[in-house]
Amino acid sequence: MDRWGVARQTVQNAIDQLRTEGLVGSRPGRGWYVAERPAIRRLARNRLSKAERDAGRGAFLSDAAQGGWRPDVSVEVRRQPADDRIAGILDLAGDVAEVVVRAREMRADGRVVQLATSYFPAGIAAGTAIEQPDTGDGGVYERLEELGFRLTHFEEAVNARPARPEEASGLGIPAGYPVLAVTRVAWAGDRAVEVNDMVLAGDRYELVYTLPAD
Amino acid sequence: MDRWGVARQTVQNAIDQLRTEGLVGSRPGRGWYVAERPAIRRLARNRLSKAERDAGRGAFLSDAAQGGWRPDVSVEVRRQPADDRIAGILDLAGDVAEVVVRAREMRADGRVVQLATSYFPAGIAAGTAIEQPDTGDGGVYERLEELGFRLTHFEEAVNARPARPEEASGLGIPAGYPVLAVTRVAWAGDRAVEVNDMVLAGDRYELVYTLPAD
DNA sequence: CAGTGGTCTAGACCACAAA
DNA sequence: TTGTGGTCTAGACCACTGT
Repeated sequence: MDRWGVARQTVQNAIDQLRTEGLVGSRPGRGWYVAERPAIRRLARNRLSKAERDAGRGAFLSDAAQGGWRPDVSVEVRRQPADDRIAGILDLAGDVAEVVVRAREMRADGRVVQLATSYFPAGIAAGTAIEQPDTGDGGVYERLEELGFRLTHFEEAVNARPARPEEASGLGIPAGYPVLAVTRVAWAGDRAVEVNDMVLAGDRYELVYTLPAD
Repeated sequence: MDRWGVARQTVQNAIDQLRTEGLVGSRPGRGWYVAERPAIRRLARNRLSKAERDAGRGAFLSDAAQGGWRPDVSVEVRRQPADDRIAGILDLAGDVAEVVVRAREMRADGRVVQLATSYFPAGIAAGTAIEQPDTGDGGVYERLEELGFRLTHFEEAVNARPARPEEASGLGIPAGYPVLAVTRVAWAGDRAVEVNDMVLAGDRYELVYTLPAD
């Protein structure tokens, strides 16, 4: 205010802009400070290979072991009617198309860093280990293979969008701050067996994909 | 103001929040309106395969042909000393490590939708077609192959972050609005031959990766 | 010209933190 | 207690739009 000869609200608005750009943060009563660039976690996407899955632990847990932070996952499993989008991807017909839903919240040292919601056709997953909170070694993909669905490939669609208010409070970022939204579809031949919607705190993550040149 | 019994500034702040979340837009003198969800362009990433490259046109132009919009690319080529990050990735030694830079701005029907800046070691690209604005059929990757660099794979690192002010005005989005930042590294064996930094308007794009299951 | 969005000021109140 | 950040109000001016 002194330096530029402007009103308090004007400074406040300026700082609010910097906040939405992720450049400053503040704590009431303390002050405002230049934001620290959070450590970026690189998530290699070749972790979906069968060899890696056979190693046992899920991707999140091996990341934790490597990164030296304390992982913590809470799971909620339920059944519900599939909405249009999910029904479309999983190619479910009929008006009572039901899906098994696994909603997970992943925390690193107590902070929520990732939300993931998986959908499976109830015809495949109902009554199996997939409906258990703990799905055991290799996770749901191994369980799908045991059920006779030989996974052939995954498709991941990535986009960046502003965090919705619920997501923002969950992930501990300002509302509207960028998140990575990833939709993964697991395929067994030409049959889609899982849709996984993931939301990751934007610049705290980096997804790394390796693509063959030929 | 009438409905909630609040001051004008309060409404303004509320609307500003919605704007940063991409939900509303406004034009001075006209009013504010619910933002239309822009059509999402799906960018399949298998387009980097040799077979696709042999087809001739660059990825951006074939997207345009498929999507029915008018493509428009402006290119600026220059040489400059490599900064630490680029030198690190390209494994350039010495204090005079120079790179050839291709800075491109891609427009769809006149609107900037993507910014891309490529870096090549000057030792490889200087004096070649890579320094020409138009690199010819198959683009820079074909030129690299002709120079004896057999491309083996690409690595793409994706993250989401707030748009920097220059990027925001370039891409026609509010400052701080999410962008997808993709860094692609092209490898010929164990040698990195190109670094390409791309910035895409966040929720206008969806990057699709296909991953093998084994 | 009136109505709109955008921005600024000055003053006020609250919650929180540190001395 | 004092200083901080966060938020709100009331009033003002400007630029732009459409009648």
